Amino acid sequence: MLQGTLDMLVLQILTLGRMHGWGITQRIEQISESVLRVNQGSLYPALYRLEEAGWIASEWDATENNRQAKFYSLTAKGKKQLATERESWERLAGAVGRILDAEV
Amino acid sequence: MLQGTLDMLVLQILTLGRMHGWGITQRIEQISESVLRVNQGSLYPALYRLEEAGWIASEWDATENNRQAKFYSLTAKGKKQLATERESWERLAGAVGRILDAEV
DNA sequence: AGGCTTTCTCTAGAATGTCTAGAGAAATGC
DNA sequence: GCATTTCTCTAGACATTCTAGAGAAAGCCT
Repeated sequence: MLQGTLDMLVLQILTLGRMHGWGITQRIEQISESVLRVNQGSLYPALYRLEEAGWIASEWDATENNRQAKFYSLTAKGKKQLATERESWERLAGAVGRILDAEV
Repeated sequence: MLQGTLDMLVLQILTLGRMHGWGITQRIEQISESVLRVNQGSLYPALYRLEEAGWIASEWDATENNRQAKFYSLTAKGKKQLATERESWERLAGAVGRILDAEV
């Protein structure tokens, strides 16, 4: 995992709709074609952090499999934060790309 | 800074030629158009780490400004490592990009 | 009924890498 | 003689991720 990107990825995934933690990891793994795998010891602290910051909100509900799970959704603040983090990612990833393209 | 990319950036910069630590930070800042700034408290531990791993080698020499500095250069092992890290970066950055493009 | 697998949440502690905030030293210019 | 520039280096704090677990409830199988 690229350190520092997990928060952004979670926020982005939640633009696809309300989702519980386990579902978020599934989605990230699926869309990234198994390149990105979030282990639970990283996910839950991240979710806690994001909720603490007011970027996501949670509520317990039943899943399709009839189990209780905490469903997360993006808040308005979270959307703004996502925009900020996307911009920052573009800037940084772009700069890294320029370095990698650097030639003598 | 994107955590985990510093080693790769340093290795890549050294493909441009032998350089001392301070010069490396200058180059990174210059090529990235000031987007990437390496502070010294990150750089020197990184250089130590890279030399420890055998990816770079160092020797003291005089600079253009007539000062003593430690000049670093890429080793053969370092070139291989750089190739590995570049691949990994492409994979990861690509996957992050796919997530960011994900739509409902 | 009992046991197994799947789905789901959660936590403590270690490991890693970066940042903050310094110190220090030598060369040059004023 | 003093300030600035160039350059190296370190200790300790900090944030995030990883390792390595525990736990619980639903559904399936025998």
